[in-house]
Parts: sequence; structure tokens; C-alpha cells
Amino acid sequence: MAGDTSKIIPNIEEHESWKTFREYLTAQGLRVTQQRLAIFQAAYFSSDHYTAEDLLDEARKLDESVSRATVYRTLPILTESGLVKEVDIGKDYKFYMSNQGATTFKAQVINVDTDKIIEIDAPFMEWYGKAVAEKLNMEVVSQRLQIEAREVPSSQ
Amino acid sequence: MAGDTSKIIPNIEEHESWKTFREYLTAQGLRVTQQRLAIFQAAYFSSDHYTAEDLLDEARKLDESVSRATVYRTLPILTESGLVKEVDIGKDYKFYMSNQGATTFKAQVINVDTDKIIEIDAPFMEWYGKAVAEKLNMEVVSQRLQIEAREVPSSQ
DNA sequence: TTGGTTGCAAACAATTTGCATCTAA
DNA sequence: TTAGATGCAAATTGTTTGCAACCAA
Repeated sequence: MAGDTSKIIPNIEEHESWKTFREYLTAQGLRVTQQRLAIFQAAYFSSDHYTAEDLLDEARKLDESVSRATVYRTLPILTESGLVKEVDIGKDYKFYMSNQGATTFKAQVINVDTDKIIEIDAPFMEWYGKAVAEKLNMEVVSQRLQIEAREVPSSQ
Repeated sequence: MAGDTSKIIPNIEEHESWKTFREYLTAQGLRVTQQRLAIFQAAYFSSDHYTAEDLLDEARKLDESVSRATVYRTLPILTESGLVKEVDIGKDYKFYMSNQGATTFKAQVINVDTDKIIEIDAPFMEWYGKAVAEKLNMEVVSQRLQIEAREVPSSQ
């Protein structure tokens, strides 16, 4: 096996998310490969937002055989499984983040000076989207609220 | 895409927006060129969302010398002047729309099946973004609320 | 006159894809 | 065994840029 996968989080392979991921692959008729496992681990056990390129770097620390193409081919699997969330803030590349314990609707506050993304709860937004869609006789597939802001040069 | 705009609006060159655009160019030390005027007209007197490529097609109906490069170089001028608004819905190309009479905050409802974009008023969003940003000691630069939805297969 | 603008084509950058090889099942 | 998965490199696609010709002021 290329790359020990249990260095960062103790007993990481016993974490239930592993089971979820393996079962998802199997259920979809997809194979459980070393590369997919490495990419999953790097993607899911991350606490921040990352790009495909960031993910490639991290996954390679776990299995150096991982290629850029496989990262791009695996990301849709991760997002469709619900384990990872795609975050598009209007740049020419996408961000992703682990979807660990996601429940309530989140808005993103983007610091325009640093590009840092802060996720904040915005539970009532969910209701708002539904209400608007209903008026148009539509059903919500997804929604996002993004606020670009900059730090106030804290006076006094 | 909106058709030939000079047929819809009478005396189009007397519309005050022309003055605004020319004054904006001059104020910025930019030249008033035929190409910029054609792109402005195609961009501003359109009632729908359009891509850079759509805009190129429309602008060429007014001045066939307009090139793709000039469209891309003019779009930032139009958005910075406030005459045109950029709408990014997470696709790999951007949409734009005329900012005629825009006052209140708008949300976009995107029909995921047809890619049609519907703009709806969401005035309270403005307040919400400000409140959130304030809590983080930040000031809002811009915000967007997007709802992806699909038509309900109208029963009965 | 002359420095900003233009069209063209080449360059870019993120992402996708064709293909020969590899491997999970 | 064998169909699905991989790495590599080339292709794609929306957008940007270098440059010589052009033209608004």
C-alpha cells in the first residue's frame, strides 16, 4: 500500500466517513482505489477551503502517485456523495471544503483583500429561497449567499 | 439575446445614458471611440443577461470592426461605471446585464434546466449583509444571493 | 503630433479528455 | 480475466496580452 493514511488523525480508517465513502463508491459501481482514498482523506479531513491544486498537493503527501487528472475526476464523486462541498466565489477556479457536520445553511463572507472565506450560519436564508422559488412555482436545488467585504481600518 | 437595439429605442443617442458614458470616459482620461460606443449601446440597451460572446455579436451589428479583445477590454469600463452589472453564477464564463434603473438589491433565480436567470428584488438582503459584515468588523463591498431551482412539473 | 486604442494571434490558466497502461474485483 | 481507473500530455475554453498599425484629441 502506498502511503500510510493514519498519520494525521488517530485511527482515521475507523472514522465512519471512510465507510460512507467506500459504500458510496461500491453503490455507484465504482472501484475503491488507493488514489481515490488518498484524495478523499485529504479532502474530508481538512478544516479549510482549498482549491483542486491544494488538494493535489495534500493527496500526494498520502499517495505520491496521485495525478492532477485523478483529482479532477474524483472531485465530482466527492461532491455528489455529499462528503465535500463546492464553493464558487466567482474566481476562475473553484474552492472546495469538507462537508463534515454540515446542517444549517451557510453564507460565505469573502475578504476581498485576502481572499479568505468565512462561513457563517444563515438559517433563515433557506426559508427565503424556498419562499421565492415557490412563488415562481419552482423548487430549490441549491442556494448561496456571498458577501464580499473588507476589514474596516479599525478606528479608535 | 436582445435584437438590434437601435430599432427599439427612438433617438437612442439622445438618451441620457450616452452622456453619462461619454462623461465617464472623459473623466477617466479614456478616449471616446466608435468601438466603445457600439459596445456600450449593445450592452446597455439590452433587456436580458448576456455573455461576452453575445455582446460581441450585438456590438458587431452596430460596428462590424469591433473585436473580441475590445469587448473584453471594455467590459471592466462598463461595470466600473455602474452602467452594466456582472453576474457570476458559477459557470466557467460570466454573464452581464444592463444596470438601467437598478436601485434595490436583486437576487438571481437560476433555472437549472434552461439556464435562464430571473432577477428578483430582495431589498432586505442589503441590510442582512451589512449586519453580518458589521459583526465581523468589515464593510460590504458587494453581495449576491443566488437560488438554483427547477420548475415544478405543475400537477393538476 | 502622439499616446491611448485597436485587431490579430499567440499566450494563459483551470479544467477536461484521448489513449496506452495498469489494477481492482 | 477484464472493464474500469490511472498518469501523461495534448486539447479545450473563456479570457488576457504583446505588438504593430491606427486614430482621437
